[in-house]
Amino acid sequence: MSARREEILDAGLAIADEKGLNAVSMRAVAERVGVTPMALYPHVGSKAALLDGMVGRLLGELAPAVGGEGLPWDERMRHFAHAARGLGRRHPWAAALLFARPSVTPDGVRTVDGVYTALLDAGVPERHVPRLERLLSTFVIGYAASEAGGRFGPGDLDPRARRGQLPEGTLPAHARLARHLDEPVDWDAEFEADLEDLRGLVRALAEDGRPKGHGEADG
Amino acid sequence: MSARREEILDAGLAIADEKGLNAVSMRAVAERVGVTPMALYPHVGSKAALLDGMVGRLLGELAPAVGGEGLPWDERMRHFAHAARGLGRRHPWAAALLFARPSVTPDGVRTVDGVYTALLDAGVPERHVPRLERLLSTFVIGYAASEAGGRFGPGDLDPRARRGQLPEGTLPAHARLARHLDEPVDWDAEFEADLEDLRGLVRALAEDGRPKGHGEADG
DNA sequence: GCTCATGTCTGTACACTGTAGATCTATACG
DNA sequence: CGTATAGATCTACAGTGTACAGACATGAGC
Repeated sequence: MSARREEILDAGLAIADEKGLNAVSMRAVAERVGVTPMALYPHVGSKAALLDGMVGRLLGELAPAVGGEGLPWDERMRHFAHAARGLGRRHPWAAALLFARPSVTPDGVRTVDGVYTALLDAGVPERHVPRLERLLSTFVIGYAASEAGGRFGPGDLDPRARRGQLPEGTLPAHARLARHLDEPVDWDAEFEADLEDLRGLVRALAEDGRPKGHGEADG
Repeated sequence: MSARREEILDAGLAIADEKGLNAVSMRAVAERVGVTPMALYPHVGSKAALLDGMVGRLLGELAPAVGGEGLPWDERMRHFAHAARGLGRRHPWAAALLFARPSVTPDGVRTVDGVYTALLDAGVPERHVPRLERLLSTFVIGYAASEAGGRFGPGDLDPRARRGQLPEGTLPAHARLARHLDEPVDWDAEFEADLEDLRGLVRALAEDGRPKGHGEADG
């Protein structure tokens, strides 16, 4: 609506990208817009609403990714997943916020509709579709949040030292997997492999829907 | 180590459970311990470190859940998942924090070791085990975070109103699924169904490892 | 006994935070 | 002209994390 509001959201996004989410204060945003802090309130309501608005903007970027009418369902799903992860990488502060509110904005529901469509095209029974969409986006957002937040990061200890904290023999599986655990992880490849596994999960659910033989999709 | 430190973590946990994570300020914790805020610093280092310590405590609760030597691998996995979700319900503030740091504490690695063991017992090839553990816990933590944070909550609009925001026909999949979308969701059942699907995912990966026929596990 | 180091705690202070409330200003409409 | 309205402002409050300097008790070595 108001141009001022858009300007404020822009400023908030810019600050978050440059200096992190903690640097997004009403004062900092106001200064960037060239205005006093209290002048923001008629436009965004509160700080929480400002953050919501910023997330809404990002979801807008995501919506086009699930389009692509011509592509098969699994390609569309992949595009969506990669778009979401890329978004988390470009805006590391955003991933955490996505868990905090339902994606209720127009852009959010549009994106969800794209995922629903992909799953329906895959042949997933209708009653499983909303659940499966939540499963998939929970994982994708979680992956992005883990990368952005540091859960997938190295931590303060390398893997060997981590195991050393506990007495010998308490971590049998770690010992058996040591070879794989000491290798650095290729997170792009891991994400791709995860998506492949999830594709299998979707396929299995689709098969369940048509008990015998191959039915064709729509009419 | 120090008893004071434990006392401080207890106070932080108590405040977080009673009044939310935002109520956990150095001043509030200090008051509860009966001390001035600055007295906390020699024990916990900083506020961030205090929160880390609190999360570490919770992971301790989680470790026993993946034990149970006699149970089959999928039962152990279910126990772990339910324990994690339960933890997120009892301490809604914690879920968000879990994405922020690698689970590097002794309790954390012990829990992970339990999951590794379950996956190995399932017959998952060794090189897939660490990745699969991350996939599963990303989903489980994400589910807990979504419940706790409000992503799965109703939001400000009911489903029908949400669809009404956009012009007719822009949400074809929503229209087709309207019947299922308007029903309230049973989150316990949803979680259970998700776990069942993920069990299938693990099984598929295990089958991949033994190309033909059934090999028996190990000796 | 003494001194000295160490670890814990206190009080004060600084630079921030979100936002309530009252007030000013510029524009638009009659 | 007067007046309504929306936007911006200034001031103020109660809260935040924590840097810094100093106080106190404890125990070790002489």
